[in-house]
Amino acid sequence: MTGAAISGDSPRKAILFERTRKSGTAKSMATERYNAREAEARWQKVWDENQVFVTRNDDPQPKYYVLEMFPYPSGRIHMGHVRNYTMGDVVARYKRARGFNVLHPMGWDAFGMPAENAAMQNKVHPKDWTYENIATMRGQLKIMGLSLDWSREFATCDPEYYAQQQRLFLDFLEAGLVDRRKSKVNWDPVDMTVLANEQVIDGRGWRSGAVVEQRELTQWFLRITDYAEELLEAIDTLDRWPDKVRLMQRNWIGRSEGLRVTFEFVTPAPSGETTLEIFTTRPDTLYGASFMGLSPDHPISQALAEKDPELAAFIEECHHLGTSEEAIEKAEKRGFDTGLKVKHPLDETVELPVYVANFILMGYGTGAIFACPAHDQRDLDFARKYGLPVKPVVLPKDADPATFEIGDEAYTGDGTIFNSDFMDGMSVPDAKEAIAKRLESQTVGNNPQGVREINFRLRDWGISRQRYWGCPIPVIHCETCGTLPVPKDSLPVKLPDDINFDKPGNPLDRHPTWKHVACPKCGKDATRETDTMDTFVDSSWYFARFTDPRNSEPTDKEAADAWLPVDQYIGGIEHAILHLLYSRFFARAMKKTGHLGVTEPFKGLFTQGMVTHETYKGADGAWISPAEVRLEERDGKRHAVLEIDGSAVTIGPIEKMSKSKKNTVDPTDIIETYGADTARWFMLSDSPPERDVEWTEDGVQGAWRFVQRVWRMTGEIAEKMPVAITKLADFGDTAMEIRRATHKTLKAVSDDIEKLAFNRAVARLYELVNTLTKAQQRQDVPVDMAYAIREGAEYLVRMMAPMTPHLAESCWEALGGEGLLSTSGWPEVDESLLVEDTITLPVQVNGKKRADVTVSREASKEEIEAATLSLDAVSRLLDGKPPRKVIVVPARIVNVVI
RNA sequence: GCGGACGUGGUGGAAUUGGUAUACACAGCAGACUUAAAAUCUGCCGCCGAUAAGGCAUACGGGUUCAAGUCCCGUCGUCCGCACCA
Repeated sequence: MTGAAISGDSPRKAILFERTRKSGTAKSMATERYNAREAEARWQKVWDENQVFVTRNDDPQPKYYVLEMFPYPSGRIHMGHVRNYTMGDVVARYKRARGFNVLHPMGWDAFGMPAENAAMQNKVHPKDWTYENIATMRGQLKIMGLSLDWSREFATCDPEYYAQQQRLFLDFLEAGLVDRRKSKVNWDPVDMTVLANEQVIDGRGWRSGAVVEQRELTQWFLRITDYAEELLEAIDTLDRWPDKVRLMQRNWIGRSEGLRVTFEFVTPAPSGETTLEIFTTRPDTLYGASFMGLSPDHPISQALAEKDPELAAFIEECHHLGTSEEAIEKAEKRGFDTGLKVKHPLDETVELPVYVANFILMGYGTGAIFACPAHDQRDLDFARKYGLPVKPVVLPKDADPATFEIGDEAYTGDGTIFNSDFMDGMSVPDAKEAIAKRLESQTVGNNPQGVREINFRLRDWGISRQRYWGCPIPVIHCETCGTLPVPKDSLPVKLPDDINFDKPGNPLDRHPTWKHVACPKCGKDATRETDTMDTFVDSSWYFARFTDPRNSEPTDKEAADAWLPVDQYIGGIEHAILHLLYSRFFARAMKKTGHLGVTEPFKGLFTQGMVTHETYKGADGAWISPAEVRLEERDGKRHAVLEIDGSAVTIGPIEKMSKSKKNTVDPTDIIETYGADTARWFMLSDSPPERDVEWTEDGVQGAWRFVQRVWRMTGEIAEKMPVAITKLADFGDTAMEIRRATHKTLKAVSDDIEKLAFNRAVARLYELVNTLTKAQQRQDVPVDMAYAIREGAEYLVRMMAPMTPHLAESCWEALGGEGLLSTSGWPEVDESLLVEDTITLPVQVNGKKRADVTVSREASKEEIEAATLSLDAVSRLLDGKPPRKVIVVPARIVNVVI
């Protein structure tokens, strides 16, 4: 490494240059600085040459599959990747040391829009852009020293991968898991493309600025709703998933039990209907019904709008409302009185007006409701606005039926039914049952008026994307024979390379030849499906592909069943719902089609927090990156100035690292400056892994100092206690204490890693280093202590190996350890060292700690009590009187109550 | 609006799940070494109090318990998710 390369732009690098240069002049190994750059490259080469991390499927040891969510090849890795992959690597290395055959693969989630955006902006082919990014990022991951089996690497845009995905699609099609139907999309008329919700900003396309239209397109769907019940129930079995994620999935699937009720129109609707079907989860409140609500997209609303321009205008307005729940809940509830009326199913004399209302979704239930304002907030808001009656029918406990009234808040709690004829006095669940029975026995026409129904909010998964850079849907459209699957022996349907993005629209659709193909059935001219698949499809089965990535079938079922489920999956919380739910669905679909034997893909799930950083703004309000800022401390306050001219910089809030706020730190810079182990160590320190971690320069330097400290201490121990000393029969108290500290640390660190509590493991390792440093600094070290210190150092290094693998190998080498640490086992705890002859218990008097009492390990409660009462501090407070009570919690605490 | 999570020193956090609150680290202060700085090492570091004794402290107010950061009720605040879920 030359000076020019490291003395570059930042002062931090200049400091390192100093450090590096000094290390060359140091004399003994004990004072020489650890040269991370040299050591890390060296160990990575050794691991690579010895194929240490290549996993064999026929290895007889018990399996352990650890997987981190694979990255999108955006161009460069970011700190979030560093955190994610460090955690996974710790688990992988730890489990390997514990004797497991570990599968720890890496690949690329390589299809998707950014490649097409780059193609449009920079005239670069999506394929070239993607594979170049992959090459860059692979190099970046490699310098992190991850114990990955690179021989299993693939990208989802490899034809070998998406060919198998097309096979899966065809198998799903045969198995009845695929549908083709019309669905609404956001259409950008200028870019001639479908927009994702996030690409629609204020009703306009993000790129073109054109007003977005709602368009109906025929799209492909995977029938995930077939599995709604099962996906919901099986959440209970995922006991190694965070509760938060399980709850989010439950809410997303959204099962609700209710009643479908048929209401009769007083006079038929203009479109001819004589009845209106609604779905309700609160049939118990039917006597509180005040009006009916129709979705603007309901067929009756649409039919009425054709003859009523005012209603048409209202519906049009509803379509401009945002579609997010949050936006609409906060929006004003509005409606349009159709003039139609329906009869109350339980009292023919009551007629209810029918409104088209902006808060009713066509996609849920029947797209129509009955409204009970007293017990639903939205209905209440609506009723108050349009002056509709509010009649309470559920009486809260202890409320007086004569005076109970609804104000501005609907009552949605439990209670007793009243004002409800035959249901009066019933509980809410009993009333639901009673009314279901009643309406089931009543008929409208020849059908029961009420039918019990279970509804899900989960919708089928639309996978059609009108884009180039995705997996082609292997289907052919023939005018004569209809829609046909591509014969399996002619797979894959490969993406053509000769495309351009000069014109708007899907390049596949306007390609001169690609879509033209002979019908596989009749042989006449036909066309290929030009839609490609949602990229969530790609990531819904990659974990299975890793188990045998070069197989000519989607999976080798035996290999997949042996490896799956993934024992520990680690990734961001942002995938809590879609990716994880789709993958769970895919596992079931693959099981049905014979590609897998397991139903749940991920046994253990861990969602890590984000990496955050302070934000900085210059005088002109523009964001400034941390690399351009120098931090100073004046008058006890932190100040920031611009590096180049010293001008003042405002320190802003700590936020998730993002390009838009420029508060990112490049992992490659950090690794070049401090080494991968320092970056890894810092990522594991301090913050619990599920929480956000703030990246700070001080923190990194602290980690760097620790790396140096461990190196220095190990070197000194290696020098002073060079040879392995034969184990002694007897140890003095001091040596015993060191040994106890070592073995206690080992036990604790093992437990912590098992629980992914890396920050706690780090704290324990700090403690052990503190203990060992103090011990080895003594002038003359007796032989029993020398043994204890060496043992401590060796154990320390081996415990650190999963976290800082290069440093650990270097220290192991310095200590004269045999072989590679990366292939060594985990050290053994000497349990006998964990039990001590005497224990010291805290003594409380009336719940406040006043003293300690030291007793023998076998002491009985009575003995402990006696020892406690004879303590000066206790007897003084007792003042000769007997205690009211003495509570002895074995191995915990003594509490004397006076 | 609905649903969820969280609240501990100047800062990140720990607390064996009801049993010594503040481990460990960062920052800060003082000292040693040095011509000096960096690095390194030693000590201090929740608040009040005098350096003591002692008291008070886990957002706030109650409660349960021999014992509460941990459990229960209420209040306040922060963060996250959301597809109008009838």
